[in-house]
Amino acid sequence: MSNSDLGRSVEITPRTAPVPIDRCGMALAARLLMEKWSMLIIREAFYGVARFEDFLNDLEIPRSVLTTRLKQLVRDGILTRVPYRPDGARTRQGYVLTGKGHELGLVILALMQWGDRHLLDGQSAIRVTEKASKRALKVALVPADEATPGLADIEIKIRDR
Amino acid sequence: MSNSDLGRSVEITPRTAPVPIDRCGMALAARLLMEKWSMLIIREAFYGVARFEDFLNDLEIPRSVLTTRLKQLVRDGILTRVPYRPDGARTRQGYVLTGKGHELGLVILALMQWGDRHLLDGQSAIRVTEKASKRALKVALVPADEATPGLADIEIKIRDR
DNA sequence: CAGGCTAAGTATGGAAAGAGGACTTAGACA
DNA sequence: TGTCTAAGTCCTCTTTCCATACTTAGCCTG
Repeated sequence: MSNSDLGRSVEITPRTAPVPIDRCGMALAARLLMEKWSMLIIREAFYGVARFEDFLNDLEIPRSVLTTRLKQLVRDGILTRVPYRPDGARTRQGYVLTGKGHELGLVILALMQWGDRHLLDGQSAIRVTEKASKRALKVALVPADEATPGLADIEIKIRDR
Repeated sequence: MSNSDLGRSVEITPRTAPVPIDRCGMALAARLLMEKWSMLIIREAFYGVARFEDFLNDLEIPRSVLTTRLKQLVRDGILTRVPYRPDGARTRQGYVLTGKGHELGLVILALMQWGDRHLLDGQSAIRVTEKASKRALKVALVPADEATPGLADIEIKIRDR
C-alpha cells in the first residue's frame, strides 16, 4: 500500500455509494445548503446578525444574491422573518434562525473545527465552552445515548490575541 | 418575545459577526467546500467511491464539472490521485481522500444527522456504530479533553428497511 | 403635512459557472 | 494493427453571479 499521505488503506474498485443520493439526508441537506453563500449567511445568523444591511456588510455579498438566498432560506424553514422597529425608523424585517436552522450550529462548529485545524494554523478564533461548567467543548462522535450539551447550553467567546 | 417558532429569544440590533470572515476557519472552509458539488463528491469518496466514472454515475454531475471539481479538491489537498490498474486495462487515476479530506467525515455526519432529522422523516438511512463496542454513535458537543472514537474506529451500516 | 432620510429591496447588463452532449486520448489486449 | 473503454477535453446553451443604479416605504423634522 503506497499511498503515503493517507491515513488508511485504499483499494480502488468499481463501486457506488451505498445510500442513493435521493434518500440520503446528507445529500438533501447539501442541496439546500451548498449554494455559494448559504452557509455563510447561516453563520452570520448564528452569531446574531439579523439585518439585511449587516449581512451585506459582513459578507460583501451582492445585494440581489442576498435577497434570493434569504428568500430560499426562509422558504426552506431555516430562517424566519421577524419584524422589528428601531427607534425613529419604520418597521423592518430581520432574519433569524428557526429551531431547524439553529440546529445547523453543530454543522457550523464541525466545519469550523476542521477549518481551524487545516486552513488556519490550528488556532481557532473562538472558544466554545459549556455555560454551566465552563469546560471547553469539541464536536465529536459519542455514544448516541450519552447526554451532551445542546446548542443552547454553550457559550462562544472570541479568543483574545 | 413573540417569535413563536424560535427556540430562543432574539433581539434585532445592528451587529457584525465577532470573527471577521477572513480569519474564520469556518468561512474559509465554506469557500472551499460550498460549491455546488464539492460536498457530494466528498461524500462519495467517504463511501469509498474513487473512480471518475463512478462519481459520474452516482451523482449525475456533468463530466466537465466533475473534472474541475476533482482538480480543485486535489489542489486543496482534500483528494489525492491514486493510480491503479484493473485487470486487462490500462493504468488509471482514482481519487481518494487524504487525511485532511477524511477528517471532513465529521462534517458529513453532522450534515447527515441534520438532514435525516429535518429533511427526511427522522429516519436515517445508515447507522453509525463504534467498531469495538458496537454502540450507536451520534455527532455532538463534548468536553474537549474527553476521549472519543475517531473516524477510523467507526462502522457505517446501511439500515435495512 | 411636504420633504428628507435610510434600510430594504428591485432592475439590469455583463461575467462566470453549470448543464448536456460530442469528441479525443491512451494503453492493454486480441 | 485495430478495438475497446475509462478518463478527460471541447463546445454551446442556459443559469446563476456580480456590480451598480434605481425604487420603495414609512418615520421624522420643520
